[in-house]
Amino acid sequence: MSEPKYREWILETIDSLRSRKARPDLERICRMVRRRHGSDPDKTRAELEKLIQEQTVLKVSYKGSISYRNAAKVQRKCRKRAEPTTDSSSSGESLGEQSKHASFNNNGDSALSLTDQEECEDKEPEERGVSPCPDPLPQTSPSTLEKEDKILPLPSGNSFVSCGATGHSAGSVKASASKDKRLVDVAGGSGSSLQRDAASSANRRAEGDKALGAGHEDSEDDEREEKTCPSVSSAVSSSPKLPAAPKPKLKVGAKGSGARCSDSPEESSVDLGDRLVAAVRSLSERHRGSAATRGHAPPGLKEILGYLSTQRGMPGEKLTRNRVKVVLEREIERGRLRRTRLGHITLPARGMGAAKPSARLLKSALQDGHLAKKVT
DNA sequence: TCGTGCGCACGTT
DNA sequence: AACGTGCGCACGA
Repeated sequence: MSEPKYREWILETIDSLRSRKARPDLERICRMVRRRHGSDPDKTRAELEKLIQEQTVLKVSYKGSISYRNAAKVQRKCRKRAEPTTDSSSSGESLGEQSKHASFNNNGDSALSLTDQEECEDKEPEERGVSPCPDPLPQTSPSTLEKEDKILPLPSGNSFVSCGATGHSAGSVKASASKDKRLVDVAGGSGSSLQRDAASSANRRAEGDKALGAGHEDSEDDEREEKTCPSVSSAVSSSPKLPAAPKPKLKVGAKGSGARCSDSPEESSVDLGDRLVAAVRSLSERHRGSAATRGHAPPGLKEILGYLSTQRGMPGEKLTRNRVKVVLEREIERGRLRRTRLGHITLPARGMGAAKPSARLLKSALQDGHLAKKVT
């Protein structure tokens, strides 16, 4: 049960950030809620998780980072906005309506995909097809299913998704923007479907809800988690559809990796991949070195970008954020890099190397692949 | 230092 | 072409 008060604050904050053209990520949300309402960030985070589970808030991975969306506002894929619910300003109350129509899809978002934190990794979902999760949500809409399958086609902007909400596993959403359009997947356990209704249900759930959320709140902390949602992964990974993806990334070899795509354009990417890894390594060491900074967070995309730009890469090469992201995702997928829950990039733990990517990675790989293609 | 506003590039539909 | 998203930068407090 998320507290109505928090729900309102959080949704309001998300809307505010969006209107400011700032990414509604955990950090900003917590900060803004704290500033505006004095709420404790941990509490905010916990409430956010609940909202995610309730699907009042969607957790998505967009352009390589985690973003949170107001479920009530997402969706309407139709461009024509029939009308912006003006009112609802932010609160989520209006969810009902909106949701009902659409399901959220990605609004145009290019990205909605599920996200997750790191948990999935270990889990290795194998079962993909089956979701271990019991699927609390009963509601599944028929339609959803169909689309689900399609999900994989990949979301565009997003890089990857994973499940679990921070901490609790369940709640993330994936909306893939795939071409199909709407597909949001909620991890919440539903293994599959639910998303669509989610919104609607969300409303109702909002208050009483909990049905799903019940999962547990576990540790709030996220980090650890283990549990994650297999379901999600299942969606993704399992999907039979993935075009080529499933292949393990064996290729990781350093440059050799380029092999992935024969297209020439990729070449630069490949090389960029190496530079990227080197950049992360360098930045990581730098951080580490500097004062034992344990506190210092691992480098983020921004930092890496900055580093790369100072390193001068291929002549004439244009280092756009997007391009770096794509390559970054690819390296993550290959296991040469690892993304932390907060979206920072680090080197993989020694033990695990590139070798095994984890479901999440796989997924990202998929997407990545698509992205890569597109990119060029 | 932090919160905002917003131009602009990108990706999707 | 219309949109949604969010980075990066400028500004004000």
